[in-house]
Amino acid sequence: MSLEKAWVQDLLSWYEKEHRALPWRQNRDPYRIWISEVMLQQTKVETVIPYYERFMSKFPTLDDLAAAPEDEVLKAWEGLGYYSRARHLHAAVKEVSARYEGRVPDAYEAFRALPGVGDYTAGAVLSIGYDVPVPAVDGNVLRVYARYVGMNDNVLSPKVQKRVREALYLVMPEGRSSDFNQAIMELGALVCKPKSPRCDDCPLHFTCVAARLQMQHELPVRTKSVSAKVEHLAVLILRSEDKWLVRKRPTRGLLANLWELPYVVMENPQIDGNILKALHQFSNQLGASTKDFVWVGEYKHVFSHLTWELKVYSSEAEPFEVMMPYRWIDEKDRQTMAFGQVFNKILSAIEKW
DNA sequence: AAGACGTGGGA
DNA sequence: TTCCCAAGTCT
Repeated sequence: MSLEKAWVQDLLSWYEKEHRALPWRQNRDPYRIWISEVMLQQTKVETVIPYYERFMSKFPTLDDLAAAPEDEVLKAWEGLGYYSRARHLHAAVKEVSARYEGRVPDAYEAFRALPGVGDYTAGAVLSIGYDVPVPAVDGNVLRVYARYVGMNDNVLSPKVQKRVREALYLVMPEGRSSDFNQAIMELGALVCKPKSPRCDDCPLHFTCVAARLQMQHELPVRTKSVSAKVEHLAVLILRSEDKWLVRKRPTRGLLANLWELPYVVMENPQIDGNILKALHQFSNQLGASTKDFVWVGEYKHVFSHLTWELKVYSSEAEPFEVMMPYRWIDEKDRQTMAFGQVFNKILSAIEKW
């Protein structure tokens, strides 16, 4: 025990003294822990308590719950929200009742595989119920961790969450994973709060990077990824002899000055008759002759990641005169293309046509 | 990976 | 009052 880091001892001592007496902390029955953890997903402790009390007196053991009809389980859940939690829990409990003789499995893989059991719930139930040495990383833990070590990575990122799990696994005190996990969560709930952290009352105050740097209000970083902007583009693919029609992009901004296939941005995600007509007219203005091939492609533009699909083609264009900044290119000019990879794919697809 | 899933509490 | 949003799992 003396081998543990001092801050782990401070944390554990704080938890022993300050933790709340909650209904699911009366004993370590893994079934009771499990129910509490599922109810606590996205739900505040004060909201959960009355539901938990009622639920446990209605379904005192795992086999009681497994034997109940789903309607009754949902009825007991009524008002708690996220009802798939209840349905998954019921299904999982029935599986445990049937396959594991009503005993909650203590093997991580087995328990994690049950419906409704994700990384957090698996860690929480197994560590709290059985002292299995596995971290339980919820929003509280991410916040405490990010502040304590001064981590400014986005904690919403699954990759970052994985790193946190791994880091915590390495510092878990032997045989104390239950108290350790609960202590961090309790600290997050009572002291290291999102809005007004009580740093003066924190057992980790003197070794906390955020406190030292007065960064507790800036951490954790939780940047929602801007929902990817999607553009649907109708692309004109015009070939005359061995040459392809391209145009020059604007001199500023994304892929400035590069050459690209001419396109129009569509209102709707699909090429319709109007777009076809416009593109056809466009190719006429560009003077495509009847022996030229005109394809219409569809780009889907997500951020700067481009996917495409070849939709239709026609070869009914009329003669024309090419105007700048349009230009016909052949094979050797391709290095100037924007979205060159996509262009190459289009060409090879058309060759195979 | 991004949105759906419920409700309650805070801005 | 209305709007915004939390931070687990599934799809």
